[in-house]
Amino acid sequence: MRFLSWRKAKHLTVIKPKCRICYSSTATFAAVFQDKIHITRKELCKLLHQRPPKSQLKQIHAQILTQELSSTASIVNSLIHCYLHIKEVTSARFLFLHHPLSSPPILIWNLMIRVYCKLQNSSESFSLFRQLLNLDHPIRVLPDEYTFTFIVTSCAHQKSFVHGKIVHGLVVRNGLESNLYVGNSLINMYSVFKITDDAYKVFDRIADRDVFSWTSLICGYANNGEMYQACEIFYKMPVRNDVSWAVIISGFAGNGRYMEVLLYLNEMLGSVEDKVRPNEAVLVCALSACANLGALEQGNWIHAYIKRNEIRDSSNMSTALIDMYAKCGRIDIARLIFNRIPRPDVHNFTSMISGLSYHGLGDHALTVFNRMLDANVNPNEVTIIGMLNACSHSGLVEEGSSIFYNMENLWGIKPQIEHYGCYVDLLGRAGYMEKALGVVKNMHIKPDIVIWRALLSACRIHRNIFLGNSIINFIQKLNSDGPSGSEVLLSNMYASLGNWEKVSEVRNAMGQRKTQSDIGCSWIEVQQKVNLYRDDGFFNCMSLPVYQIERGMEGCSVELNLMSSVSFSAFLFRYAFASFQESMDVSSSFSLTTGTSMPLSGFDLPKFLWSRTSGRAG
DNA sequence: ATAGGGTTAG
Repeated sequence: MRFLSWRKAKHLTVIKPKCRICYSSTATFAAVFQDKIHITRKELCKLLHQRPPKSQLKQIHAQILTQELSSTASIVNSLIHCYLHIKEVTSARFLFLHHPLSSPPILIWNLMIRVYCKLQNSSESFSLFRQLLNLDHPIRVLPDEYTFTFIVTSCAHQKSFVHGKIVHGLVVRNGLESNLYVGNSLINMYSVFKITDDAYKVFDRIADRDVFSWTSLICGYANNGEMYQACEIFYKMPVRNDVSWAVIISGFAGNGRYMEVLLYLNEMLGSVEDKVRPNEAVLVCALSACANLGALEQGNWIHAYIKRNEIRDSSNMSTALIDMYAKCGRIDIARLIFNRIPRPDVHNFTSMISGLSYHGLGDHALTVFNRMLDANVNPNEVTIIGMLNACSHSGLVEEGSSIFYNMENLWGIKPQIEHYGCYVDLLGRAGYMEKALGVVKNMHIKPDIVIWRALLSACRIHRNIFLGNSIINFIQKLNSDGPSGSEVLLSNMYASLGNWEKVSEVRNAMGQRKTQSDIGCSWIEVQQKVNLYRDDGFFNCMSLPVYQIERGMEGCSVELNLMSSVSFSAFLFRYAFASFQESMDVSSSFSLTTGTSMPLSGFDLPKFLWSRTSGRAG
């Protein structure tokens, strides 16, 4: 065996491995073909064990071929490992297919199944799994806990309940259900399926649960909208990490309970648990909560927190910041943030465009949209919705129409029901009633209530009582026994057309059926007081620094001094889920701690009414 | 000869 000097080798690809192949610190290992350098099998193994980068791996592979080592199982196994490490799945798959053993060991099967699982290519991992199960004596290899972990995860990705049930059966038959990893993936799978009972059953059978088991279960409850159970588990779990916090917080965000998002963020900030600091996911959720609550002050605070803690400003983060500032009325700051992004991506552009559209700045939105196209960034379906809304609110009919009619051929976006809704709204607002009706008639999807509402509201604006009436008749036929939401709409439509007899007719019918619907509410801050208005006439008022939460129905009233975030949160938790229990004496349930300030100044959280207040009528 | 490899959120 000979080695090249550094000078001689420089035309070749140079490898400086850290293993013992380096006979001197600058020793060179060069391409096999040119110089016929021979290295021993042991050395090859060591090199492979380092998971070399692509170019070097190819050289080593060539060396293996020339030395006819490609029939040595352990070498091929290592090679597959290396190719998967650099994400060259096709090469790995080739080696797997031509494996020297009639069946590769289970580890290699697992590696192959795992890579397809990671790539979200469930059909490939299923197909490999099927092949594995079909192996016969004497080459039979049995799936182990690793195999099942990946396959269960693939079922979750595929959202295939049937596969999931079959695989679960196999897991049980192999006695692996109580295995921590398999169990955790099963909990996750049922969480994705939103079958929380089954998730809990698996959770119950795991003896030594870890933070993943608990977190997966919380995730399942949150996905299924069962925030009460999610909170219960969250408080019960012995150790929480930042992911657990992220799950519960994003759970609240996903269920539209933005007040609790901020409360839990606040509690997280005060947490003494190790390494529990708000991460990007949590902060993005919190910003979105601020956006939805119109909580500019809290949003500002979070922005400052991000800067102060030098949290990497990712694309998601700047998108969330732009959205928050735009929805909280500070389109100027939103633009400032947007303009500072060196290479905005589609999400950044979209939040900027949507923001401009809420502010009625259609022509600015159009400028940003053109800038986006110039930068070769393709819009997505949300961008188009933003643009259609922008055009709609600024009367840019031609521009909007051109975007609507070209979205499919220019950017491959098939118009969805939302796009039709926006476009009909655009035409209707501008007074092109016949055109709007024509679009609805020629839709390739069945028009939904939103579309009819857009048309009706156009009828109202342009006082087209004839068309309005025919649409109302049509809706009535559509929803003879439909959900109550359309009845509310219907009565509003009659009201907007001034047909009060019909209004009372619909309202009476609703009353008899005991319609349950979300109560709308809005609030406004006047002189340090938050005033809440609810559709059902319930009026609520909070003043600072003593927060008073009134529940008109029970007549129970609670005064809260500035208490620690933890007890405040616990209070809200209990209060929220006591759900109108008559016997509950809130003020005595908690010893209120006074004087403990919020962990960080400027975070005047209880200023905002808690979103549960706008929940369902009891 | 033997180990090797994995799960959760956004």
